[in-house]
Amino acid sequence: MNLKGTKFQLKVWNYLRKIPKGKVKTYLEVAKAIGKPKAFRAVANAVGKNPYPPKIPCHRVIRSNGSLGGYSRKGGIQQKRQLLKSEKVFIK
DNA sequence: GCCATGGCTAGTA
DNA sequence: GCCATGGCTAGTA
Repeated sequence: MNLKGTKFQLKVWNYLRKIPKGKVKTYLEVAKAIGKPKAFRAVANAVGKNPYPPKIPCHRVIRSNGSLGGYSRKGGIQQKRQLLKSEKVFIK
């Protein structure tokens, strides 16, 4: 798989690949995990540019308050919900 | 370089 | 308010 992007984006996407099926992380958790705890906003941007969804599971990132957050890929938010549902994750 | 733009967050009101 | 991007303007050379 040939990922192309900035250093930052690659860090984010690589981290996404480590989130196992059936689990979710928040944008803030991802930010912390890549060593940039205050870059949660930028993380959201990078996640949104995921080139290979759902192979790279950007759908497993949700908001800190437990709500879904967004999904700018094909199918939109419904698709995100559906993907999570198929992994037995239920979001409010 | 500057500025707007986001799949957001924590903390106030 | 946080912060990485991308587009676009000045303004220099």
